[in-house]
Parts: sequence; structure tokens; C-alpha cells
Amino acid sequence: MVNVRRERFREETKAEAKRIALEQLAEQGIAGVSVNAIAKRMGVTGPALYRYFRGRDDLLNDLVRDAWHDLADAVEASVAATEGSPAPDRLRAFAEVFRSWGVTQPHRYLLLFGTPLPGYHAPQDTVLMAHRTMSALLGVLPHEGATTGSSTLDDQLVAWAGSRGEGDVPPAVLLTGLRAFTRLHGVLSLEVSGQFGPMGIDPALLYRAEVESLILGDSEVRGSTRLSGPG
Amino acid sequence: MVNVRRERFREETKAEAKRIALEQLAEQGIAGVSVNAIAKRMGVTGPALYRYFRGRDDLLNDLVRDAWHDLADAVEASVAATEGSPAPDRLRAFAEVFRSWGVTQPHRYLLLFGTPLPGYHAPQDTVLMAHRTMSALLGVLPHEGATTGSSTLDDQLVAWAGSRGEGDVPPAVLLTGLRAFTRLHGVLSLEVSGQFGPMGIDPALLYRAEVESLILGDSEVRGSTRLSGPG
DNA sequence: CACTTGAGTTAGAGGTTCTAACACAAGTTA
DNA sequence: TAACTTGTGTTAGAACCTCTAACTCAAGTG
Repeated sequence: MVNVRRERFREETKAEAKRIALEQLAEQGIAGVSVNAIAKRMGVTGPALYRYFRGRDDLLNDLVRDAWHDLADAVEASVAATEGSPAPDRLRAFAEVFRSWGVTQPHRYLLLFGTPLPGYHAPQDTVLMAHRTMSALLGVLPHEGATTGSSTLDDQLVAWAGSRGEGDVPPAVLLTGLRAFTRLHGVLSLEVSGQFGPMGIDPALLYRAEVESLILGDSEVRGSTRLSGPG
Repeated sequence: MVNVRRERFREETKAEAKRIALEQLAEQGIAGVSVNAIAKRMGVTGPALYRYFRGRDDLLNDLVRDAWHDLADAVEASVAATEGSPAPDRLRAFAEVFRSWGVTQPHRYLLLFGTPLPGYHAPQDTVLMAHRTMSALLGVLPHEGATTGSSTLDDQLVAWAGSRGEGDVPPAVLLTGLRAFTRLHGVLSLEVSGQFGPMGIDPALLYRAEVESLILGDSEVRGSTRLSGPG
């Protein structure tokens, strides 16, 4: 019989270490996450934490894994909550939840989508976590469409979806979803890394403009500039 | 009379240190940039480099500044080379140069657009460098358009452009340019940080699809899925 | 010839990750 | 009850890191 009390204590200790690590991450960035400092704040010496994590990389790995999990939970909850609503409303809700998740904890967003960690290679289950978020997005898109215009890209999209049992989604939808994500991320990542700060532009307005443009299609945005017009 | 030989030697030493720092950055990421290690590779002891940089942050600052400068040079050259061509061609050229700059040196791209450095706050001239790249993009867009649909955003865009003597560009064009940038960055940043690797999707195809979509407007992309259709 | 300036050195403080060896308490088993 | 195993903590220390202080030495200047 495994000692369940000890097991629980162990989990609590790991959780506390990760909680403090997240504080350090928020306050001082990734370089400020220090095994020694975490241990000190917990009232133990540095090497004690090596009973719980193989090392600093292992701890950071856990933070990444938790963040993917948490993000997927958030967007899946949004998708579930808007079931039955019209597609544009569902996409708006998805986008808002996605942005909220990012701007309220920029350090975690950057942990997932910012500069990759030095020796970090995403383990298989991290890839699956990312898929959960992507699947949620695909869930709010209408499942119709024709072709992407590139058969090579079509093949890659279908293979990608098929590799995780989503082979029934047409490639045009996959492309729409993937591109919707890259467009949301394009605005959000710049906001989260503070690039709009010195520009005096409210990122929320820009983000929502992008969302509406996603819904309407660019050329239908009221008064937008046509790039294909005379140069 | 200032000693010009010594001055030149000093500049060469700084340049060598930065060159080695870039190598370390490419090989081991930002955490691998070490003043000590740079000095060792140069054949001097660690503290010697403190004659040339106030510290590690100062050196990294220089790398950021150089990268902004370099990127601006690249895109400005592209814009200049395509003068007189139709707008779509100019935008395609701009986008290709931008992507090339990023994918051939991901570490530098991430230095500008990835996770911000811990204690880093962009100095004023870095902001100006970013403006150079943005102005280049605006230079290949047709200067026409009506309104953005949000007067608040309009005001912010005009203030932003006006703050650096570009007050004659209408807000709709500014928005188009800014959004074009966020969309390119959305795909490119994910490619550069390796997110497409495990997906088996060629980022170049996705990027070019985004560029064509920028030119045509989404709803005109052949066979694309309308998000505003029935959900 | 004396002085200033710049660039290098070593020594060292204080931080980091991480390993090795040891102490001790709790639970298990003979 | 006594011996053993396991988990969790400790200290010591190696090997790095940034950065400061104090010193040496060479080159150029008045």
C-alpha cells in the first residue's frame, strides 16, 4: 500500500514551488526563476527542491505544460458556453477569452508563444495540448468551404488534422482556423510583449478590429483600404 | 587631438564582442550570452570587457539596437528597389524580405519581437527604428481609404503617425499597414519560434497565403470559408 | 621626464545550478 | 520490539555567472 498522505504532501510541495515560480516569472521574467530563491521562500535550502524536480529545466517544463492545459481549459469552456449561438458570436467569444487569458498573465502567454526556452523541445503531450486549443477554435467555425488554392498546403493540413483523428474537417476550414489563430496571435503577441506601449494605441481596439475583419472578410470592412487597388 | 587609431581599435573590439555574442545567441539562446565566455573566446579575461560595455544588459541592448537597424535597412532597400511597381508586387516583395530576414536569423527576430528582456525598456531611438520599418510598409500601400470604423482608434492612429511627422497619412491606411504587419508577424513569429515544426506544415506556404489574402481581401480568396456564413 | 588615459590583469563578493555525502524521521517487515 | 527501507531534509563544494576594486603596464601628451 502506497503512502497516500506522503503522496499528497509531495504534490502540495510541488504545487507550492510552481506557484512561487510563477510569481517570480511574472515579476522578473524567465531569467528570474531561480530554484534557490524558490526554496528560500519555501523555508528550505536549495538542494531540497531537487527531490521534486530534476532541475530548473524540469520545473520550467512543468510551467509550460500547466499553461497549455490552462489555456485549453479556458477556450474549451468558452466554446462550450456558446454552443448554439451564431458562428460570429462564438468566434468573438473565443477571441475575447483568448485575449483575456493572455493579457492577464503575459508571462504565461510568452512562455507558450514567446522566445522558446534554450534546451526546450516540446514533449508529445504539449503538442496535444496545443491541439486542444486549435480544436476549440475549429469548433466555432462553420464546417464548409472549398479549397485552399494550394494542393500542397491542402495535403499538409489534412495530414495534420488526420494525425489526431480529425480527418473529416475540410482543408479550407483547417486553413481558415489556422489563419484565424495566427491573426489573433499576431496582435496579441505584440500587445503582450509591450510593443504597442510606446505607440499610444489601444491594443484592445486593434484586436477587436482584427476579429471583426476575420468575421466579415477584409474587403467588406467598412471603409477599409483595398490593397489591390491602384498603387 | 583625439587618438583616432585607439578609437578605431575600440570600435573593432566592440564589434568583435557583439559578433561573438550573436554566435552565442544563435547557438544557445539569450541565456547563453555570457560576458565571461565572450571574453574567453576573444583571448582576454572577463572583466576586460567591462571597459567596452557597462554590463551584460548594455551589450544586449546593443544587439537589439543593431537588429532594429538591420531590419529597417533590409525592408527599406526592398521598398526602394520596387519603386514604380504595382502595389501588390511591392507588398509581396516587402513580405518576402521581412520573412527572409526573420527565418535566416530567428534569434535576432525573437530579440525584437519575442519575449522582452528582463530589465529592458526600449530606449527612444529603438522606437524610432521600429518606425522606420513601419514607414517602409506604409510606403508600399496605396494612400487611399475612408475610415476605420472607430473614431477612438482613428485618433490614436493619427496621433501616432503625427508624433513623427507623418500626419498626412489617413487613419485607414495606417490601420491597414499596422494590421498587415500584425498578420505577417502572426505567421512569422510562430514559424520562427518553431511552433509549426511538429505540425508538419510548411510555414512558407501559410505565410504566402496570408500575403495573398492581404492583397485580395479575405472574402475574395478563392474558395475560402466565409466566417459570417451560417454557423 | 612627469603625467594622464586606456586596457589589461588578479582577487573577491555574491549570486546561480547541481552533485555528493550525510542525518533523521516515518513506515514496513521480520 | 528491532532492523531495514524510503523520503526528505541538511551541509559542503565544484563550476559557472555578473560585476567591483585595486593594481600593472603601455602609449600618448605637455
